[in-house]
Amino acid sequence: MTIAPRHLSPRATGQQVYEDLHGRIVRGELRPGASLTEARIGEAYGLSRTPVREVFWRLNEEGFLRVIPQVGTFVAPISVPAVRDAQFVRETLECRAVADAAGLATPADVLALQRLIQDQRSSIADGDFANFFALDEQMHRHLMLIAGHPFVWQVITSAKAQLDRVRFLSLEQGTWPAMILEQHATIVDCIARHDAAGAVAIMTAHLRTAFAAIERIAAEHPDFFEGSEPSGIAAIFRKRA
Amino acid sequence: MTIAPRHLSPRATGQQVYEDLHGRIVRGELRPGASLTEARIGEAYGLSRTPVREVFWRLNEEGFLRVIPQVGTFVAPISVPAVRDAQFVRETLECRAVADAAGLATPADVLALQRLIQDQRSSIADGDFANFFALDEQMHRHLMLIAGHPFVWQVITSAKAQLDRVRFLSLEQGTWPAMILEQHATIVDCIARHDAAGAVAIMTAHLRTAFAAIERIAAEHPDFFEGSEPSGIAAIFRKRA
DNA sequence: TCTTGCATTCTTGTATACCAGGATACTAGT
DNA sequence: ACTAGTATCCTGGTATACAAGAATGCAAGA
Repeated sequence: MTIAPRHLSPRATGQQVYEDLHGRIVRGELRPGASLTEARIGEAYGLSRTPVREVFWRLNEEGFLRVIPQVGTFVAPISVPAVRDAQFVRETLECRAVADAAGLATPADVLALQRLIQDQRSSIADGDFANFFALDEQMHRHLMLIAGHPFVWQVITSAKAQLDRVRFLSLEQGTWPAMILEQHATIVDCIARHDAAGAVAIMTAHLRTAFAAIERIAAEHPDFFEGSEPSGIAAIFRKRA
Repeated sequence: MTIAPRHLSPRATGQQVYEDLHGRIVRGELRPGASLTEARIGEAYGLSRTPVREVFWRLNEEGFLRVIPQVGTFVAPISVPAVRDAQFVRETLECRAVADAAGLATPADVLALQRLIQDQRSSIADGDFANFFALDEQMHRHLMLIAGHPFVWQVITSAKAQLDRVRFLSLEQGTWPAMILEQHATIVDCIARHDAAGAVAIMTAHLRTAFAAIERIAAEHPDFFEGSEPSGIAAIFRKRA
């Protein structure tokens, strides 16, 4: 692999490793139970163990890895209760925020939101889904900004990570963008006419679209979820008993 | 200083350093702008830089430290907007949770809560405030459990850390416990008769007691807060410009 | 006296060497 | 054939050595 010409800036290299591993876990390329060792990953990226170690530790705290001292580091399974609670966090915070935003939004804010909607429409028309998802994120963050709580976004981000892992398993992203755009536009309309209740209703539905199918997804991909996996770290814990 | 006989369990030593530094920052013993170096702290605790480094990184991510590469590590000032948003997070999540709990609580749950209230009353009577605050935390966590969202508590915990830092500056903890206990009891009463709206109202007031005085506290302790500190890391950034 | 340049020193970032403990595979004994 | 014991390997945990950059102090010149 070997990235990092280095010299860019300290800790930038580790950041890149983090983003790469994080993405591979969320996208399911690294399956739960997969074993990662500091030495191997470090070798793959042309780094020593030290910076890789910090990345592992960060992913461990976020619930993506399980570091077992003297044994190994493994990709963590998805915990359904944890995902459920992440949904609770995101839905609760974003819904109250959008209600506040509906009350606080200035004409300039509404204009900015409408511009974001336009950009999203263009992205879909161009088939540039990566950009669309970036704009999606940007819009939700902007709503939090209008509500006057910019720092809350990082809480949402950590919750979202768990949800994205499930969302990716549903694979149905092909047809979703249009619906998401529709919901975004409706939310902005509600905000424009200061309809807090309407905005909350749409936001709730919006945030639940990806979450709704979790039971079905868990049934279809049992090896990704916690509880009686056939292989992976479950085997380790089983042998411990 | 020198703790850690080691051999207890891996990473336990670092955990102790974390808790100690965290406590000293929250309690204000380490003032914003104070300089910490990995080597000095490591020496003080009888550890090498490696485990201390991970502690620094963690405190940095939580907003308690500012690590500036090749320069040093400093205790971060309190950011009023960050505290405000932490309050938003805690209040929003706990209020919805307590409403859910009011609907979901079984007689056994109510009994457990009432027992917690009794324990809190005993602690105050004994003057054991440390135990009281532990029971306070336990009660809030238990409410989240009744609401069916155990994992949300760790989100609250990180938000609470920022709030505790402000709360400590208010110093008025001597007369508070009685009031807090009163509020706790009222919340449990609301839950017992499934009065969600009432529980939310009391919980909101309860959570805002510590937060209410933030403006005054910021005015009384300007050196603890972000924005035009007379000394500390502000001086560094000033020189950069 | 003030400014400018340099060298020293201190910081974190990174790499590497060593330690302790658990998992595994092999071997000896039954 | 199977079980128990043991030796080895592999893991993360820790300590330490080295590198790169920034701040500071001093000295030399104007």
